[in-house]
Amino acid sequence: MSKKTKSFRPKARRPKGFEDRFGALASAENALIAAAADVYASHGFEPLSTSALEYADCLGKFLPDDDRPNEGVFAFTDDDDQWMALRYDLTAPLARFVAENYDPLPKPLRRFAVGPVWRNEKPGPGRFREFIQIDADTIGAPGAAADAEMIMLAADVMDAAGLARSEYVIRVNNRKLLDAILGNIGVPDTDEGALQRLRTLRAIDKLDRLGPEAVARLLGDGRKDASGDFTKGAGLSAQGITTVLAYTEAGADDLDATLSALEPLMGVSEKGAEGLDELRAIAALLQACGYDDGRAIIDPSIVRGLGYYTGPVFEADLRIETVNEKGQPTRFGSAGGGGRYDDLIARFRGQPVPATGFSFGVSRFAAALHSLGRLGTTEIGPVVILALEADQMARYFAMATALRAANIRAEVYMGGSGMKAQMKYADKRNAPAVVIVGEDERLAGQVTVKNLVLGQQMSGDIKDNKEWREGRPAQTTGPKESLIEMVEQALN
RNA sequence: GCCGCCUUAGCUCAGUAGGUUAGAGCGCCGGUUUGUGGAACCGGAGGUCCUUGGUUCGAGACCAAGAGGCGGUACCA
Repeated sequence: MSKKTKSFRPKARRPKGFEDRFGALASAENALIAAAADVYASHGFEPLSTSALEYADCLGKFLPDDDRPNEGVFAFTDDDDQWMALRYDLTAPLARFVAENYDPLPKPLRRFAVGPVWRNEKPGPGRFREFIQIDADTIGAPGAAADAEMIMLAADVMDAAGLARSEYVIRVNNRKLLDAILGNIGVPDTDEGALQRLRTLRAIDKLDRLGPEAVARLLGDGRKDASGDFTKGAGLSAQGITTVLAYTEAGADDLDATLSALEPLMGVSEKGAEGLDELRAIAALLQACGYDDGRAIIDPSIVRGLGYYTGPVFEADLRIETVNEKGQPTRFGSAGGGGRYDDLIARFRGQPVPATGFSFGVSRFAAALHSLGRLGTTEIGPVVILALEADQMARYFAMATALRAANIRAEVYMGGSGMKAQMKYADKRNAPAVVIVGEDERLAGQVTVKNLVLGQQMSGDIKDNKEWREGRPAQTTGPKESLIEMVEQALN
């Protein structure tokens, strides 16, 4: 015979940064999505689904911070040599959709979208290369009311996700304030100035992680981190650094107090006054609707790293510390963020279209909740109907159908193994009960229901092996007509 | 990308000063129990010690390079 050739066997491995979510985690994620979608739909937002792939120029061209164009996206060319890219968020496809279908769409357009997005970046805790976002955006609404609504929606979603009001906060700021301050301290309105502004944003974004001293270096000449790597700074003057840091520290828990603290920092800047007016309008609405109870605060240290925001920006943060499996504190980053981006659609249409939105990182949020132990790690499985006689499958199926009709999750064992293995299977599935109908029960017109939860409790007291096997604890036998009552009793 | 740490069974790890047939716990499979999961006892399977090259009579252990993982940092739409 021919030589035995070793068949190629690939190693089963999951790509880095891509997560498998099974059972309880997947259910929890679905529940989060459903809760958020429900909030958005109840506010009148319409669902929009778009494709995972977009032409790369539709995604990439409107990235203002293009000191690194196209890096971070998964892209390839199709048969027509067109560059395709997996979407990295849901906002860029929305801009494309709106620009493509502008005329017939209602304005303002209120839409929400859910789906996976992909980023080719180094993964970490709560950072994935594929993750699910759920977004709500209002397109064509210039006023601060639309921004205020986004903030309240974000809070509503956090509520719907089951968080207590003390456990999260929506931080609000306005890009125009920092622009005003940078103008006041002499950052010019040139390309070089734009780079300084971008570096300043990124530096402030690191405040919570690195602290004011490191951020001061990043605002100045630059910073060398513990590993010896050097990051070039924004090149602000010493006076400028002091001013910027003072600005980031002007936040207080009370909306009005923060606003009054910010006022003197704006000087005579027109842009600063504009930004403050917008924040005042937002604050007034938040107060009127009762969201000023600590759920929403103005925090000047929130800037969002993204360059395209033009006005109000917001971020949803967990206030509870998360830990990993080893009990070490873990930083998950924000659960969501958003803001006003009046120039994004202008890339396609040539004229500005006011827009504001909020994006909720479902996967990261689910991971954080999981690490908090908030997601059920043990999901209750279905009632398992043992398949003891191969020629009685129709009978087992009928019992399963009857249980389902009574709103009880049920399945028939589909494997080919014996009773012991079937019991182990039910145990591994975390089944609350099994239904046992073998030849004995069938001939007697009876069914046996075993309560696995109770059985496990009782097993703690059973020492004797005989008693263990023959006692048949936690199970009852009765007429087959009372199957449903017997199962229901076992479930309670 | 840069820096550091790590890589031995499915998982968590031990492996003494380089010295025969590489170990433990948990898990998995089987038996005690051909109709009973979870306790207990008994037994079993499972390893190219990440890869390649080098040093050595001899390498899981020492050296070098590479790959992969983790962490920090950068970037992050």
